[in-house]
Amino acid sequence: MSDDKPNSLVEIERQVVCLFADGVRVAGLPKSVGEIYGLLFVSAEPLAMDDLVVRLKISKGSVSQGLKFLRTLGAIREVEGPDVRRTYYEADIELKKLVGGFIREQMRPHMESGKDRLKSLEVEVAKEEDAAKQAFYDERVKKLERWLKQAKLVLPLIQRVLGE
Amino acid sequence: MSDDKPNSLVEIERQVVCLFADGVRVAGLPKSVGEIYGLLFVSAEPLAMDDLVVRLKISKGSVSQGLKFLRTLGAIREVEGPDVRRTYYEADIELKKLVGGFIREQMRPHMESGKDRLKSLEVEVAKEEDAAKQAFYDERVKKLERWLKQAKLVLPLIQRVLGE
DNA sequence: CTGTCAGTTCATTAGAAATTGAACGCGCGG
DNA sequence: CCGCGCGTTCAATTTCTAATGAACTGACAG
Repeated sequence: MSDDKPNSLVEIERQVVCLFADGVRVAGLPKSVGEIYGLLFVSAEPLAMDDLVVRLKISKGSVSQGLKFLRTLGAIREVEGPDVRRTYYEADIELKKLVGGFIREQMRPHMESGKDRLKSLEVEVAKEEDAAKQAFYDERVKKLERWLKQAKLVLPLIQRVLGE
Repeated sequence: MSDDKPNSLVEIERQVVCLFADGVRVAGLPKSVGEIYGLLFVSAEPLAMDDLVVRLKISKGSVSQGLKFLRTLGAIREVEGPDVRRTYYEADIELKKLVGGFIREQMRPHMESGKDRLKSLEVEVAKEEDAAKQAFYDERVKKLERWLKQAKLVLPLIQRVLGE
């Protein structure tokens, strides 16, 4: 069992971790989250927090927060492991799960608040005295509402396509 | 012409600018880019760089860079304006144009580089000596390749739906 | 040719976001 | 009841990105 868990990454692991670290940045997430998911993704055996701390060389705090986030997304699963006192994790490798979680946790909330802000905008537009300006503003706000509708239409569609 | 161009924002403008400033952050873009697009979006008349600098109170440099970015996305249009020596801009308010530009300029490049990195991963997997490990790694790399395919499938679909 | 003005570039600075690490809570075994 | 070890939290710190502003380019008018 000497090299069962080397406390640094082998080349394949390094590359995958790096791939995910870069990947998540597109979605505006911290590198550490990508690294954690990446290592879980290439690991055949489930890993505990301590494994991640040691092998990725990032702090306990970051790993704890990263795991919390990945759990809320549904991107990882808690599983049993050799040491009963620890919590082990493995990656859920269904793309739809990841994307679905991201949409649910990160995008929906923004869209909900967007709806409220549009309401507030409508109120503001109603106050406009100059009729020409009001017409213009009104048109633009309507456009924004249409955008929001389209977004609401697209998101479930994405999930359906990924669902196969 | 006293209030034709007040050099600070009226409430409606303030709200829309703020809405876009927050909105673009979801896509990982700088606030200034959102502010610029937002102000162009609520302005009935085209604006020149100087208008944006004064009314948004951000530096000439930021505005110049922001406009450059929005131009490459195809989110704004150069148009004629009162002063022939200046370049005026107006917002292109087609959602598909924005999303399309974003996909083309920001997402495609990442996916292309991702393809190369997967190639490199395959090479690395081929070197693995332990047959069981190799099989596992191979499976995971295949999974990543499937993800990439699905992404390639989804992006054009989004554009089609927004195209109406 | 010269001065002016619109716009760009880029080194520096300011500010935001991620990471750290020490303190804490909790559950369990002795 | 105490001590130990896993996991969480959060203030302090570091890191990194975006904004600034001075220097520059290029077009044009006189």
